[in-house]
Amino acid sequence: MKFEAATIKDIAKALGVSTSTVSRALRDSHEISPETKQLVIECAERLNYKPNPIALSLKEKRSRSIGLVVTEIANNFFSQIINGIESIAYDKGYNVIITQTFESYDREVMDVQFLASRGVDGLIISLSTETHDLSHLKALHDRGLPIVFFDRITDEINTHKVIVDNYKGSFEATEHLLQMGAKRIAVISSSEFLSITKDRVAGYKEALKMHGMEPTDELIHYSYYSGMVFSEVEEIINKLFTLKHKPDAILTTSDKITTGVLKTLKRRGIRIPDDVALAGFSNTDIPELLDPPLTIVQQPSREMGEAAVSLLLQMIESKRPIRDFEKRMLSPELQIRSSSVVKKKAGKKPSGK
Amino acid sequence: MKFEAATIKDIAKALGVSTSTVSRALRDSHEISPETKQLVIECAERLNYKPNPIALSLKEKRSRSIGLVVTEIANNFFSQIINGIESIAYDKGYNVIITQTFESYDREVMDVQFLASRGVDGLIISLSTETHDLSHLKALHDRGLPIVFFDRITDEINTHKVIVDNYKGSFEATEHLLQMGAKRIAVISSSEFLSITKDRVAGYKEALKMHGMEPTDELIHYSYYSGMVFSEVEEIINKLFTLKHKPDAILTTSDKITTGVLKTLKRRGIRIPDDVALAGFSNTDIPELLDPPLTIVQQPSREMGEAAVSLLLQMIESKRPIRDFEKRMLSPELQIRSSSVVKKKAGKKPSGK
DNA sequence: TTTATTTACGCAATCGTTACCATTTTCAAT
DNA sequence: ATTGAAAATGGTAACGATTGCGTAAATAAA
Repeated sequence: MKFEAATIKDIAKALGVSTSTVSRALRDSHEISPETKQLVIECAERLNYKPNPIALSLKEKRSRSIGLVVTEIANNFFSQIINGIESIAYDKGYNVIITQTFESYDREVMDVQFLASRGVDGLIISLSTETHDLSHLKALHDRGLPIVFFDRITDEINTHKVIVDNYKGSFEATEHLLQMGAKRIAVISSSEFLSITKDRVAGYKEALKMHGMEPTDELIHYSYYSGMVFSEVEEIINKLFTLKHKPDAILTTSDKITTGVLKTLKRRGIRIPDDVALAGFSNTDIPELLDPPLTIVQQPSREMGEAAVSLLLQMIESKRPIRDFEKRMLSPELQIRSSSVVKKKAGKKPSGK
Repeated sequence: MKFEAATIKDIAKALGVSTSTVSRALRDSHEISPETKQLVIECAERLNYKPNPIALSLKEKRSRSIGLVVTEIANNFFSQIINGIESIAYDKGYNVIITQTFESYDREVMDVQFLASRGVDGLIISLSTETHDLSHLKALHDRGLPIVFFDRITDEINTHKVIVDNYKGSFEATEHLLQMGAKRIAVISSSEFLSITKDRVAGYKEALKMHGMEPTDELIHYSYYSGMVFSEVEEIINKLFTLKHKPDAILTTSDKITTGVLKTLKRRGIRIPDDVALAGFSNTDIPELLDPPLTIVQQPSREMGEAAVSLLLQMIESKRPIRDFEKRMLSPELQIRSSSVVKKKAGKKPSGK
């Protein structure tokens, strides 16, 4: 019952010609007569011939597939990125093999090695929080494998990169909180080793300074696993709220941290924004349905995905090695909702202290 | 600079033996002397030899990859399913090629064809809402391609299937709403052509009947695109709330519909649960952070994914064609939160009418 | 010592496709 | 009529790995 897919040989046999002729006819070579071409094409259609991509991969040493390494698919930011990547890759006839690190360095190394051994033509990757050693990627990069970094990037490898303007995103969010009257803004960020963390915390600090405030370490916290481990967030909140001078606003710099903080604050009965204002990086699709509606810095994730594949495909399909690499920076969008909009407390508590 | 990955030939050349010897040594064949084996293995390690999976695919006519067709990655239910699938597939050395239909029949056909041409060893699929004609899958199934359906399944193809007990899920949710005092429960479901819709609406109807109520068509609505098109949901809510007898509770049967309804109700200033109680199928990871905290029927999506791959791999790796197919049914979990818990209105409005 | 059996390896085909290098046929130019 | 070039097609190696078959050498049995 199970019949195999038709091959070029079947066509050749059916028509009494050689496989070379069939191959050339299908690729519309000039050295095949129009009549033969016609015959071959008809026969191919009749047998429902589809070229075998695996054989092609072997021959051409390219798989028309690209590898993707993300933290976790079940995360809006990344699933939207994937959407952007897939849509373009699909159009160009590439497929995407998605792998997840769950913030583990070991997983990342395994993923990258797996993708390499699968013969992907290129790699799109956002680094795990545990990744300090980049040799697994450097090796591939040195061999000429096209790589594009996004979101969590590195300076150690010179190639295309796609990020949002993290500095601007948290600068604007911080400034917004200040305008709402916040005097002590805490920031809860991902691991301090991540590129995004550095930029986002820098934006936060700079906004404070611009408004005549000095950043203080007791208000700056890092969640090593970017909020994936809930207890990390809980502990940070605990610390913040046993401080002598408690924060009156919190800036969170990743999706999981943002929802984690929201969850913790609600559990502890801390009112938002009355007790603390809250603004955070997030790509949730329902910020307005949360309680309270959440002020978020939203990343153009789909566009980031699109940019990343476009750059990658450009590298893959370029004849000559690329020397000039681009760091493409997209703009995040600050969406203001009530979690950060403090009702004017008409002189009730003049300044906090 | 760009050096190619080591092949079996390189090892053979380096050692002055034939490729067959190398191949057999690496596969630990008994007809290779221990000394030679040792030599080969060492050399392989030294050259960092990795077998080329593409060549293997061509030879063995299997790709060690499986195809997955979902509605949309950026949907918690599906991304959790993917997590379940990936985790097991990865362990067994398979990779997963994910495609999305966005509820379009044409996309589904393209996806399936694409996966087939990529030589996947098996297929895991949840049907699109537009899919009435199954010939694209029947053809593959007839050729012997292992297929597992999940979530949106069909009776027309006899193979393994993985679903939740949809009937039970909506039965229990409906019963819960009744117990909370609801007298007119509306249901907003996906396209009536989907298997899940039939079961979920049936559970709803049966619960009503069990409690002495007759289901009425004016309270039963279908969103053809399962809430992906927001206006569909808006219109249904409009219809429901221009009814003479308005509903006092709403049961929604898919993630996007649930959030869509919540959004619409909030926009219209309809209070939950005071004006209408709300309960719905959803796999959001933050039901308790919504306003109001949402009563949901949660599907064990990760487990569903795990079950689906396990069944698929079992089919793929089975020597003999499988005759006995399983419909594995997992239990959904009703999580009660305040969106459905109506405060006792002490005699205020005795019965609504 | 001769034959039989085992051991350890090499050769070549195979998977589906392409590409280089023939070879044959056609037709024009001499 | 002879040669030359162009046009159309065929043969075959190659991509990387596996595997059935053949065979030389080593060992055992007669």
